[in-house]
Formats: sequence, structure tokens, C-alpha cells
Amino acid sequence: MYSSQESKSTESVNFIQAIIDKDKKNNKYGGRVHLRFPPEPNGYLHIGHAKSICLNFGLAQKNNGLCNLRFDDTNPTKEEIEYIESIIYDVDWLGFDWEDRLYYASDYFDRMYQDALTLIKGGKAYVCDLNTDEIREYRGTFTIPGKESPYRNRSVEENLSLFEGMKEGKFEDGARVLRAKIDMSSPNLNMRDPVLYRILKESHHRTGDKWCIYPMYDYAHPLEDYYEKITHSVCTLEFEDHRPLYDWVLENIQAVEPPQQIEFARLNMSNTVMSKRRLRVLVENGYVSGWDDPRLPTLSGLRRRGYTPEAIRNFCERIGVAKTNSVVDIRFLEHCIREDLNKRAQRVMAVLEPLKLIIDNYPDDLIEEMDCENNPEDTASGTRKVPFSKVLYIEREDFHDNPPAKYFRLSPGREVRLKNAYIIKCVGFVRDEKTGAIREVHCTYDPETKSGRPGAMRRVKGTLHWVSALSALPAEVRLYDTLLLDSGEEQTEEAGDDGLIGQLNPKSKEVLKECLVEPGLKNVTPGEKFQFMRKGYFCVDPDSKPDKLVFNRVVSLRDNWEKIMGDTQKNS
RNA sequence: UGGGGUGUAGCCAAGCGGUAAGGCAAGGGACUUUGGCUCCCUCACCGGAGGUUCGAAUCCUUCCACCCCAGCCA
Repeated sequence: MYSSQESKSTESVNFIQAIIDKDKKNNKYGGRVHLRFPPEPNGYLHIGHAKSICLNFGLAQKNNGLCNLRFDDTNPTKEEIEYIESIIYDVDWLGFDWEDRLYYASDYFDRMYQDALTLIKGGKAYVCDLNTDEIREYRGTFTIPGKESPYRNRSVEENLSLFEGMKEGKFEDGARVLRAKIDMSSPNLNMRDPVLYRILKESHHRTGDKWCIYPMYDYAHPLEDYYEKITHSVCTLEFEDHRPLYDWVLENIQAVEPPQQIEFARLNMSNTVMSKRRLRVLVENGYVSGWDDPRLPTLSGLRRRGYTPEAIRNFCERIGVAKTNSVVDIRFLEHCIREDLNKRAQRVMAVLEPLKLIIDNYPDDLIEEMDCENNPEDTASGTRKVPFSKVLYIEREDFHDNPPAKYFRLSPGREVRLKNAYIIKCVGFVRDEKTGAIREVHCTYDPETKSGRPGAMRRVKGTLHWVSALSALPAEVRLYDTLLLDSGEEQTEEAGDDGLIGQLNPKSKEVLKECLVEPGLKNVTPGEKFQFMRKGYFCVDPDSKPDKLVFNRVVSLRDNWEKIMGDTQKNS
């Protein structure tokens, strides 16, 4: 309590929270805070939506307020039930609760129609017979003011009957629209008599064939917010120009305590694709396996990849909220999942590219059960037994017949520790006569150095993970890397789809089918996550079966050795 | 050459007239039976130029750069 001043000096608050603070202080909206996440059900949610979801629901939580989930389903030509279901699933998965406040813009069509009547009666809206091209012509340009429509001054009665005719289906698609009567010479093009309703003889996924006129976003959105008594309507920057129209609509239906629109910068991330359109290009042309391809930034993709809701929420919290266009480095997202999984993922040994290792002086038929810590970051996680025997497999890259500088893994004559087991010494290796590849490595072990014994205190430079040839389980491991090569500058729309395809990382997915994992992994279930020691974090894929295990690499461990190697290669 | 926005380190981002938080990345070091984790250290004069002030990233002027807008999409 005493530290209220202290905490104030360290806590920084984003600009939206600052507005809320001010509104609460002034008792605006009677101190209420009510937000909403209003997706259009025309695609799958991605990490950018997660930012918005976390912002809206998070702001509600922090301010003792509410947040609705509302589908902005005003365009039946683009929207589908499938998307509604996936969005509901994803928001819930992320960990947010809209309680009983799941709404649909389409539920308000009647009320919106009534409000349109109000506008018409007040001389604020009119039915216009201009076609699309004509409306565009009449709108003018950035520098040339628009011209008023010849239908602009129809009588209220005529407008009323025409609008009803539109509703009754008396006119064809595109024949007429309802327009707001504002100002054709406004420097803000959105105010040049924007279209409020269009005729769309299209069946809606919720209202069926009840309507053949549908409201436009600019008209519908402020009303949806108002009907739900939203206080702060948070949206992205591109709607900044629409705010005067948002306010106009509410003012002209005489809204009491109208909500206020606040805009923030949407999330952009390096090395990936965020636009719905471009995501679609990748999915529909088979560049990825589907909307849940683990390389995609969709929530379903991230989930399959092994990202946790906690990590995503934490990421969204930490990137901040502002009005500056920005591109967040994908390495920051990776940091967030590493941080999370480091605390919770059980450690396990898995050899991705096996190399046979034989301990010459180890008894042929002995199997020892080695005690292994499940997670050094969590002592409560306990230990498990892992079988050890004469013939083992180690990582191919952990042996080098002619080691580079600073290499402290296995090589002829050198000693290394096998994690949770013995110190071994390399006494020889066998090469494949034809290919020249190393086929097996021979070692001797020092029985006194078994983990847990006094002799184990001896220090050696390197520690390797291993699996026993007798008990290891075969597995398929899918390694993923960033979807795109570049950091994001090339992602601009003008680069086009060809530019996008050209930027695809050819190594974004690599499948290893000869992997071996410790026997305890026999009965893992999809979604379970592990740390494969020294390799990274891995998640069981839905394709996985007990007799055919499949793991996805969520993210590698930070790897100093790779860095050192990278540098020496650069310098040579 | 209309309107609306934004410019603080490689990337996010605090700061709101009193002399640049934090995180990621990067580099260095300690520790280590994961070259992981953890810990310590290093890393900016605030888009440019003027001005106001004892004092400016914060105020004023001006210039520059970038983003968004001419769907009966959202």
C-alpha cells in the first residue's frame, strides 16, 4: 500500500489505458469500462488478432470492466460459419472469457434498419440511384471536391418508400444504395456521402434470406458498439479517417453517451506473413499444408507448432501498444515461448541424427536404469529412469574426427560426459568404406564416474545426450524455421505475390525420419511439449501415433556453439 | 500539390520542461553433468534546422521521412 508512488514510477501505462484513466476520473460513462473484440468471420485468427484480443480483454480485466466477443458479420458474401467456430475456439484457447456476451452484428439488423429510417426522416440520408462507377466519379479525388448526386434531394417520403423497396427486394443488386447526406466537398473522402446500405441478394449465414440489404461497416460498427453500450471502441490505425463518420452516425441518431473510437497500430512481425490475403495465397496454392501449418502465424498454426497461450499473451503484453507503425522481431516471440517452456517442459533425450556409439568395455548384456532429472528449473518435477547399455546412439554432430577449435564434444582420444551416465573416452571410429562417412564410434567408459557417485565430480568439457540402442523409440521430427527469409521489408504489397513466394525460406521445414527418442515417450499425446536436451523444445503433432511418433520443433534452444561456428565461417 | 497519422538504440517501447526506464537482439564475463537456464557488465544525446528557457526528447517555427484514405470490403 505504502508503495503506491513507487509502483507508479515504475509502471508505465499505454495511451489507451491513459484515456481510460482519465475517463474514469471524470466519471465519463459513469465509470464503466466496456470493450469488445469484433472480428469479421472471414478468415482465421492470427497473432495480430491476438494482440487485439489481449488488448481488449486485458483492458477490461485491468479496469474491472467487460469485454464482448462480437462477430461483425455484415457482409454475407465473405463470411462463413467455419470461421465463426474457429474464432470462438481460438479466443477461448487464448484464455479469454466473454461470459454470456457473444454477439452478432446481424442480430441488430432490425434496429439498424430503424435507425436508418430515423436518418432518412431527419433528412440525413437518401436513396441514390447512381451505379458504382458513377458514385466513384462523383466522389472526386484527393484534390478535387466531389459533386452532389442528382438524387441527393429526394423528399423524405420518396426516400422512405424507395428504401423500403430496397428492403423488399424490388431492385437488383447494385441498383440503389442508401447514402448519408454529409458533405461532398469534405477533404475527408469518407464524409462525401458514404454508402450506408447496399443491396445484396445473398443468403446470410445467420439471418438466411430475411434481408437483401446489408449495412456497411461505417454505419454498422458505431451502432453495434452503441447498442452494446461499449465505452471504448478500440480499432486499428487505418480507421482513423473513419472516426468522424463514426461520430457522425451516433450524433445523428442522437446517441446518449456514445462510445469513442480509439486507434492503435496493428502488429507486424518480421519473417512472416500477416495479411489475410497473403495467408490465403500460401494456403490455397499449397505452399503450406493448411491454415494450421506450424510455420504460419495463425493461432491454429502456432498452437500446432507448440506455442502456449501463456507465451502468446505474454508476448502481446510486452510488445506494447502505441500508434507507431512497427515491425516486431520474430525473435522476440521466440524468446517468449522459450521462457515459458523452460519453466514447464520436461527434459527428455532424443537423438535427431543418430550415430552409433559402442562402449567397448561395458558388459554386453547389462542394462542400467539411469536417474534423470525431469526439469532442473522445477525440482518438484522429480526424476525418471532411462535405460543405458553398451550400444548407444549419439548426435552425429557430437562427434568429429578432426575437431575444429573450441569444439568440446567427442573426438579421438578425448573425454566427454554422457548426460546422467558416465564419462567416456573415444578410442576409435569406423568409417564406411564406400561413402567415407563415419559409421560408428568406439569408446571406453570409466565406471567410477557414474552420475551420483563421488567419481562423477571429475570435470570434462562437454556433455552429450544419448539413447540406448536397445530401447530407443523411432520418431519423426519436423524442424521449422521462419516462413520468410527476410526481416519484413520485402513484404510490402508492391512486391506482389511473386515477391512473397520468392521470399519463402526453403529451409522453413525439414523432416527428419530417422530420429530416436527415449522409451518413456511411448504414450505421449498430441500437444504435449518437451525439451529435447541440447536441441530445443518440441511438441507432439496431431499426426503422432504410439507406433509412429511425430514431433514439431517449437523453437531451438539458444545455441552459442552455432554462433561461434557461424562467426568462424564468416571469418574464413 | 487534399485529409488523417507517426518519427526516441539493429527491433519493440517508457518519457509529458530538470538533464534518456525496461525488454529483445548484439558483445563481454561468472556459473554449469543441457555450449540451455541463471547472474553480472557494455550498448542512444531523442528525424533535421532554427527559436523560447537558467535548463527541451518534452514548448514554438520550419523543413524532411514514412504510413493510411478515392470498395455498393472490414
